[in-house]
Amino acid sequence: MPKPEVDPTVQLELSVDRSSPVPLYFQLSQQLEAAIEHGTLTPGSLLGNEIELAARLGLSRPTVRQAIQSLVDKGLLVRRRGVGTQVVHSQVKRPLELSSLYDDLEAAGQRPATKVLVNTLVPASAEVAAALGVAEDSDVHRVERLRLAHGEPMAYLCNFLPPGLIDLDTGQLETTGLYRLMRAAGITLHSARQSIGARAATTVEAERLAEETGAPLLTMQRVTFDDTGRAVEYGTHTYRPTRYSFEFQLLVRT
Amino acid sequence: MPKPEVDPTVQLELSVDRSSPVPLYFQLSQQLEAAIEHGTLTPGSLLGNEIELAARLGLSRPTVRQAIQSLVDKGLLVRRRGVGTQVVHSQVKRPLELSSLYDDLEAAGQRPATKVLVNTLVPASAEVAAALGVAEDSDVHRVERLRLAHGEPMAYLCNFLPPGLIDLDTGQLETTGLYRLMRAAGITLHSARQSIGARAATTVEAERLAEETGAPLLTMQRVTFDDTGRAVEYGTHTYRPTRYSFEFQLLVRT
DNA sequence: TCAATCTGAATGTCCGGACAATCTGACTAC
DNA sequence: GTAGTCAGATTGTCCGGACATTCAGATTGA
Repeated sequence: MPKPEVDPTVQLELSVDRSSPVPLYFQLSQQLEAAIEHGTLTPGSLLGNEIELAARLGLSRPTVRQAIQSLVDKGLLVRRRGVGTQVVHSQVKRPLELSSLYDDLEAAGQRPATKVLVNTLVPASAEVAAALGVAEDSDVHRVERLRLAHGEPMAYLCNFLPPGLIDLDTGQLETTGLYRLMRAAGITLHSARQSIGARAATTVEAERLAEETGAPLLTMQRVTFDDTGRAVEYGTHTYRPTRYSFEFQLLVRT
Repeated sequence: MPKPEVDPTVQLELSVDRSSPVPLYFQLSQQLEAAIEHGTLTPGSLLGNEIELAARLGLSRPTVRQAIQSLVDKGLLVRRRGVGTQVVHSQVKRPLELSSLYDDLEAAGQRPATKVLVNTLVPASAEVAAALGVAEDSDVHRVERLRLAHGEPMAYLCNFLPPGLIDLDTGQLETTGLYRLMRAAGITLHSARQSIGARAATTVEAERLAEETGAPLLTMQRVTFDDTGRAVEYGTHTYRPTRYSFEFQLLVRT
């Protein structure tokens, strides 16, 4: 049996700027996160007890606790009563944010391209009306886009938005993601309900994505809500599974 | 334009039991959550200010804040400085937990059944060794299961576990989920890295799931870590997309 | 030698207060 | 009537302290 790794407490250079408008707990948590990211705080190492840490920084214990807690919530740290706080070993990257395909592709270094197929107002079908919480047959935006990477079609995106929220400019839609446009329009995205499945491609779908009829497709439906609870977007997407899969990290709810 | 809904502050009957070992903030947050679930606190209604609430309950403001904060983290409440705290409109259910298929099915009222096909020790392949962080060709548990609902095959689950963590009893595997067994064995699940995709069924896969060769399958791979960062499970699952899809709610990271 | 017990250390919970930042709505001035 | 200003309300941040709970390791006893 391997000896139980007793990692040492790490002495870290930390400091806070009291004249800054940035909250003290936030300054501290960012420095700690950077140290973890950077490898200064190695996985398994203890953080040193809160009281001593507070004294060293000239902060109160609640403030230090708030900083630590935010990192615990992110899954970067683990607290053990009677033991201490230590850095988690595993390679936690990001606990699944409400991301856009465009941003994901851009972050992955693939230069994404978008072709807007449709950008118009249509009467809401029963399905769309139910998802967005608007009256049936009332006007909604309908946007159909083809997302390409390296010139190859990767996904077909069909989105519906309630009217009056945002001006949908076709030019802008081709150069950035829908979520970025919505945020820029002052909409605070809050939560989303997603459903991921698979099915065989119809002839029309196959043609759009340069696949064959009957080929497996990855499908995703999503309703997004802002912080007042309004549904602000409903989307039906199909992806080519050979080109795309959903990857994410998730934490256990405590 | 509909008038901007100004929802009233709700007067709620709340109480805490100081003799209980349950933390006060937790008692409060549970009562609030129940009231939201139950509909006593309607979406959009204000919660009443923290100071008055604290006074009414005989608690301090930090304790009340801690209770409220936990519900904000769950996405049930939204705070606005200068305004107050109000209940989110949207139907937030659960922010995607690390769930097991077995529990999901049971919660959905489908009486799940499991058929254990394989339960043995095998030398780790390169892929498995990398995922679990063990030496190649070292012994690992291999469990293959068929998950049925209403007598119909729904998913084929292949899992690998490092040795020494848990006794895998075939009988137990048939009556409950793997995650429940692991938790019962004292393993604290912490996070997981998942990948969801789709592909066409091979002949062998098709036969197992009563599908046809080439039929679309939903696939999921997952590595689960405990709170020390050890990989405790690696799984490769295939689902029948006509019978199963991944549904979850997610919150924007703040 | 092994098991039960004790002790120190660390986090968990809770209190009461203080001041700052921000939003809403009403008031005022033009 | 409209725009700017001001005051009140409410959450955000921070402090310092107190005691409870839990864990790991050392001590003690059989």
